[in-house]
Amino acid sequence: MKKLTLKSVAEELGVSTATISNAFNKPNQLSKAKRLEILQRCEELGYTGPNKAARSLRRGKTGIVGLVLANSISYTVNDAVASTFISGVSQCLEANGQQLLLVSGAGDDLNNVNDFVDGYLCYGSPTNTNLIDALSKTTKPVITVDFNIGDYPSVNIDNIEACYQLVKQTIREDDVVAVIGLRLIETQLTCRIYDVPMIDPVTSISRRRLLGYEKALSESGIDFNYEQLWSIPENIESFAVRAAKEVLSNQPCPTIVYCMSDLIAVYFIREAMEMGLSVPGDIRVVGFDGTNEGQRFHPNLTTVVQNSDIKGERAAVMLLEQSKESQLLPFTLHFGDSCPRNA
Amino acid sequence: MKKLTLKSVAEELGVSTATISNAFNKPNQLSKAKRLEILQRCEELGYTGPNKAARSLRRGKTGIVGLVLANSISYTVNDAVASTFISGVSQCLEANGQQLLLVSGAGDDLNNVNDFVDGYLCYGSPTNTNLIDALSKTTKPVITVDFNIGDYPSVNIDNIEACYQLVKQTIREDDVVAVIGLRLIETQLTCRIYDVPMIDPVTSISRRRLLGYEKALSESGIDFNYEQLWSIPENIESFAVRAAKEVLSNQPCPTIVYCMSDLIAVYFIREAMEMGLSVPGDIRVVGFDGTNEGQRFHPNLTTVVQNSDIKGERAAVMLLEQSKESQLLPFTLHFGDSCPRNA
DNA sequence: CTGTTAGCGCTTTCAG
DNA sequence: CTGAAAGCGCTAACAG
Repeated sequence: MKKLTLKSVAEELGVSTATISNAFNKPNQLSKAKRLEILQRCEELGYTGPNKAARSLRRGKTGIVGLVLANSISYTVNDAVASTFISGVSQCLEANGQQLLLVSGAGDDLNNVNDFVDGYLCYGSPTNTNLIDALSKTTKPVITVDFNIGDYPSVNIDNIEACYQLVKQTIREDDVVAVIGLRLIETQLTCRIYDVPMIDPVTSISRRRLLGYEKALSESGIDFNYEQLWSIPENIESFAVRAAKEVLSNQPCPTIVYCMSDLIAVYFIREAMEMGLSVPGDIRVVGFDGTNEGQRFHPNLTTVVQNSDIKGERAAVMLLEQSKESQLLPFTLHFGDSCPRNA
Repeated sequence: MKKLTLKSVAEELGVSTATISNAFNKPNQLSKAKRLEILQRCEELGYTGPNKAARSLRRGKTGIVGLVLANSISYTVNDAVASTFISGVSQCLEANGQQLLLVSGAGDDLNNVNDFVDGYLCYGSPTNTNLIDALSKTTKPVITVDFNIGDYPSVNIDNIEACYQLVKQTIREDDVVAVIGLRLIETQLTCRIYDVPMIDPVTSISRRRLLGYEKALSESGIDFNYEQLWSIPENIESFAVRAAKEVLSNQPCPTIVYCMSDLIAVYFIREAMEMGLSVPGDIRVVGFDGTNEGQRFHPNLTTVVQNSDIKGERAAVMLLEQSKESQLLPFTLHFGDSCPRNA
């Protein structure tokens, strides 16, 4: 069987290539009868339409959106919050016939993807900062989420305000506070943060969350210093458990712990319970994200619900509509059994 | 600034286009000195190398792998097992400089992706059966996972054997059994399965699991019939909870429940506990998959650990190596607190 | 409404 | 080792 191309099919049917092209792409450029006949015969031949790769070379559009992640793909898809975000993105893209290409945030550059995508969504600051550079230089449209690059439009929630309110509504006068942060500094270690400089709040969502906690704590007259602050590099079991153990073995033991993710909170509670502590009786635990698992968990988590799916959908819509306006999305606080709300 | 193409850059540097192309693609076609000089000057100009889309048109390779999912992308990325699979796939692809394009299993055809990918991984039978058709017709290589299409090589675990062993090692003589299946029939309902025909075992992983349960139950002299069999259409909370409630309100109440996913098991336990039943005291619960959450959960689950990440990696390797040999991967049984192992 | 032609940006002969 | 030229498969512009 001969290779099926626009040209070969045109020959076969005895019409010009443009006519076939129009039959598929511009219905009103030829008679309905002729068009249907052509489509009919193409189907018989097994020709499913113009080659999309060739078309994209000519048109300059591929119908593919690149989603640049903060971390590797393998890490990201296992993160509940990121998955929910991807979910929202894909819903919008599927509805608009666009394809989704996942791009690792650990890669060196965008060379292998840049010519295949119409634009980028960038979810969180890529661990390989070369990518930030590459994204600032690309001629394709870019929407950032949870952080900013230059003047590209972005989607965010107000992390400072969320954390501020969270503390305000949960803190008690005599609390001993601990905070477990996520990627507050550039390291692969689970540790407290003493003298090293933290990542800039513009880039770091965690840093903004910390600012929110601190503001509320200081307003509430609580003494909080960096002896009570831990940071883990990735939102996974091993790091979370290690941090939990450190926090729980610290003297004086905290009475309330603010975790920068629900997953951290879940592991913290598990560790606390294994030590015979009761939650919220002995120690109250607060999460962040509003994941499904946090609500399935027992006790279910007090947390910030940030609707990552809507975030994803918004970002995708912005990209497709070429919107230039950044968006600040609402969040809600959920008070579960892991930490009651103040009266 | 002029548009940067191979041609324009060649003009600028006063050499032929082939030379630039060779500098990037075929180092030994020109002197090292010249090559370095060219690359150097290209970098100054901001030319990052030949356009990949154009190259792919010429070469017939894009460096993109299409991962066709069983369901929509938005559903799939939120499923722990599928995410782990994707994780394994992406690890292999990242290591080999290949890109990952996610393809919904709910789409009508592959027309919008086929010309952009070098081959397909297909994870589970797509809900839109048109895709099975499209996959059987494509000229690109295809690897299927957890099911089969024609003679394409596939990756599987032995679901029948896994479930057989699981039952053998957990069942007791006087047990009343219930099974909660996942997509045993083509419907959007949570229901028992009476007269309707179930999906073919070749296509349906769940069907094979059921065969394994049944074999062991009958060997153990347990009376099991389809009054004790439920099926839910998707692995999500709403369906799982509904099935759990139905099972728990059934008379006689089962003493052991085999769930075809860990997620179903987790929700089942939650419902059971809310009704004041103890697990495993009043009712034993068995999952399937070996998800992290199942192990974080309290009581942690007795389940089949199927190492989805390795599955993904294997499948990706097979695609890249153009292997024609199907693989059957090992599984392990994990006995947690939700259902003890027989003595 | 239909056909011809140039060219999207590149790689690959093949001749020098 | 270098350069000229063909062509991957398509679409847009324009002529008829």
